[in-house]
Amino acid sequence: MTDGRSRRREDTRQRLFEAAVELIAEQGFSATTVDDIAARAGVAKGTVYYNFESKTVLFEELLRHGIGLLTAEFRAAVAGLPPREAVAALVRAELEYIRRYRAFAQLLLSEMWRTNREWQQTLRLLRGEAIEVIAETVRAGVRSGDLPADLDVRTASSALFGVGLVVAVDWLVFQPERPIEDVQEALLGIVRRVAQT
Amino acid sequence: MTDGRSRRREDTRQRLFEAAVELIAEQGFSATTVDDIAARAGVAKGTVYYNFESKTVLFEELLRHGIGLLTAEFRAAVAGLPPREAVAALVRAELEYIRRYRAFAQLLLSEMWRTNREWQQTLRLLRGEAIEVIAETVRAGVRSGDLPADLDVRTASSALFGVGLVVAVDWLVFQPERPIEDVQEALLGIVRRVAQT
DNA sequence: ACCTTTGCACTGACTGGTCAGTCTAAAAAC
DNA sequence: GTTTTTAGACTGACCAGTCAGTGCAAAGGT
Repeated sequence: MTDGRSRRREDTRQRLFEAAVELIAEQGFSATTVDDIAARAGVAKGTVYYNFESKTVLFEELLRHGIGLLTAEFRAAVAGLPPREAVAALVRAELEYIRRYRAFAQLLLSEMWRTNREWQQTLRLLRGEAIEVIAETVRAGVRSGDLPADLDVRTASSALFGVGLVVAVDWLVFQPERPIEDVQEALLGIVRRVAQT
Repeated sequence: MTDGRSRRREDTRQRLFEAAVELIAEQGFSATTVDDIAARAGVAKGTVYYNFESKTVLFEELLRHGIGLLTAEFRAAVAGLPPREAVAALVRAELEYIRRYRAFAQLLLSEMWRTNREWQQTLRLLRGEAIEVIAETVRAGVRSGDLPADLDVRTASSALFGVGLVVAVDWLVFQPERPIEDVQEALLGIVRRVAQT
């Protein structure tokens, strides 16, 4: 392969990510053991350490992977859209993403506002990247006059991001029987002031 | 009554609560050791076990204590207010509470949506109590016609609760320099559809 | 006044278990 | 023949929970 990694190895890494994300979402990083992750992924413990330097590095790469996907979907969602629709599209993209990667979203919600953890710096950085995509859109909306000029872009963007997370995860955890359309509806209602839909 | 002994013991329990809430907010329940809690509270490890059955029970009593306070403030905030103003008052009370007990709010945000933890059932119950206060208010608003009749009370109430948490904690963690008035403003803007302020 | 007892609150060394990370030799996959 | 994975024993650190013992203040006895 061009990057020197075989497909097989990539598969193993993927399975480890999936096992880790589920367990960490349920129990948290500290309560999840490497033996658990290996067992759920169906590989030997040594394989975890063949593929990742440490438990912490595995988690950091997992964060990078997951937020990278989210950021990419944000970018795709707003491409070429006028500001009004772009904000609504961001909300939809976030919900769609959370529905697909529910465990990752849950994990993110739980670990996002921690302080004093080794990987905290990494997470802070990645969060900044995702929010920057939102901020670009909001900024464009303010510039074009579609959004109120007095809107604080930084606060609005991070609030938008956080609100989507919390409402969607709350839905997945506490009211999974509700159809996603209702949640989308509720969320768009909540952010109407920014979205102006 | 308030004999010297039990007052002393109550002080110790209070100090343990304060130490535990800070450490767990920063690091999470599993990553926080009983030795850490004892050290920060300035007592010996044995004292923790003299006052609480186990680490888990300490945490559960902490949750009960913290959410009990929040629920009480919610009730006090809406007492005698008409529905329109009551919802806004709830948001203000939540923000005020989070500002005062920032560590507890952070802890709540991080542990609220976990599954598969021993104390999960306790937390779910307590969350229900706090949200019920909000739901009563929203329900009254729907009944009186001040809030839209098609509003889903359960979803709206838990969304209201979660949104306040996430926006306020995000503010405390990532933009502590911003004045609280801005955050209150932003939050009221976000929930305007429900609050109708 | 002066011991003596009682029991509460607390102490900190200790125990038994758990877990991240290591290592090896051999097999499987490519 | 090189890379990747296996199985699992092992180590050392760490940690929840225990327990015999200390200090002390109030009660009771003399």
